Amino acid sequence: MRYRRIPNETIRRLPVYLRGVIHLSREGIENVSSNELAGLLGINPWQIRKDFSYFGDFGTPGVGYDIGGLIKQINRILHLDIGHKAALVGVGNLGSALLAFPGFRMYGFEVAAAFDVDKRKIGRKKTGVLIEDVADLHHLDRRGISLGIIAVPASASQDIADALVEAGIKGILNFSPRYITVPKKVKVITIDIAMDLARLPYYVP
Amino acid sequence: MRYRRIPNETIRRLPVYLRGVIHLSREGIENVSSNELAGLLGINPWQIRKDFSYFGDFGTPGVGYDIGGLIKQINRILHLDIGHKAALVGVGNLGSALLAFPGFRMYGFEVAAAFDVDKRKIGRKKTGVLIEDVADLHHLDRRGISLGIIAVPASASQDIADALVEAGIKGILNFSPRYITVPKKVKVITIDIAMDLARLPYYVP
DNA sequence: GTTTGTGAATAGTTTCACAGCA
DNA sequence: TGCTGTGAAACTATTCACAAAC
Repeated sequence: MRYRRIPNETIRRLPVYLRGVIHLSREGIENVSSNELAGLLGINPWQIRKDFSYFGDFGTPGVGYDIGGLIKQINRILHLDIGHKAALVGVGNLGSALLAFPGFRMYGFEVAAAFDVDKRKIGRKKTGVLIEDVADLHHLDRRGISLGIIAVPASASQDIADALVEAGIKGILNFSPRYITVPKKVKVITIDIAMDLARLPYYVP
Repeated sequence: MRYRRIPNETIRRLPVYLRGVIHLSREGIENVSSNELAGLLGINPWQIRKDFSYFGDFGTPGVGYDIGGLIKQINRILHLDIGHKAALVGVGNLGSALLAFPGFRMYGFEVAAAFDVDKRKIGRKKTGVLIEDVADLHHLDRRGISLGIIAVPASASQDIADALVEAGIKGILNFSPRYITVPKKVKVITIDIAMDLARLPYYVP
């Protein structure tokens, strides 16, 4: 199944696989079968094999997948093999938690800048990152920052998105509960925490 | 299209619709067409009409959808018309942010209890909620709590999930970056913040 | 014997086009 | 005329079964 379009859903699962094999790698394991990985991640083994098959020969029949190779390959596919710098906008409760969040490093991310409107916060440091005035949010591309993280109230999110795009950002992780409009070249992924909780009661009658 | 199975994807979009119409309702608007709602939410108008059509006659041809009715109907479908109490486990950076998070209320949720292992935190209050010892996490059902929110390190998440199930919880919102195993009757929704960021670079070459 | 890789079958979802109602 | 509701078509994704590789 070489040379075929890669399903969006496969891309969505790649970070899950990456997380799983990094975990195994840290435990000193060097090889894993689709069955073992399936048990670890809660995904069907044939789904895993199908997903991996889109990218060429990952595994060895009768043996399984080489974990080191898997980590390298998935990192390359997702463009995580080069480090990415992100700018956080909004250092409230959620923003502060994101600054301290250890999980970004696993995928090679660094929150390299933080912005807020609150004059009392500006100039101070939080988790080693200087908080800058949101009015000075310009030319992030010149600072090597290509991603933006929005953690401001919904009413301000579109303005912040505009500023981030203007500053040369390529992708946005949006935590505000509002749809934001950006040019087509910019990719937005929205995480609305309350919304995910909201569909839980539907499944638990 | 009455009496048909409701697609999972439709359920996933219902909270988005709810958020949108609540927003319109607060602005005093009483009626909306699928086209207007589409523009507000970044979803195709025919997708919206199709989704609503699964639940019976929501709208009026030539006029649009009644916003008050929409709010009531979606709340009923998602079982949000009765309030839900949730227990938060793990009052670290992320957990603290979730305790202060204003977005839960929109969908009728209340974080009614919080648990941690840290003796220094136990007994203190945070955002009005008393922090209890995680060793005392029992019989949450007797306290009217039906949902659990896991915000602990990955290494502890399975134990916490087991304890929550044992305590009678029906659904879990899992913020830890690890797959957790629960009985089939319990629904788990996992939000892995870093994982969502991890697929952003793929789309922005 | 074990496990991958993949075409084919099945299932699920989105898009379209337009009949029918206000 | 404007907008909903929906069957049918198109598209996308998952599951299966098994040949080929180790």
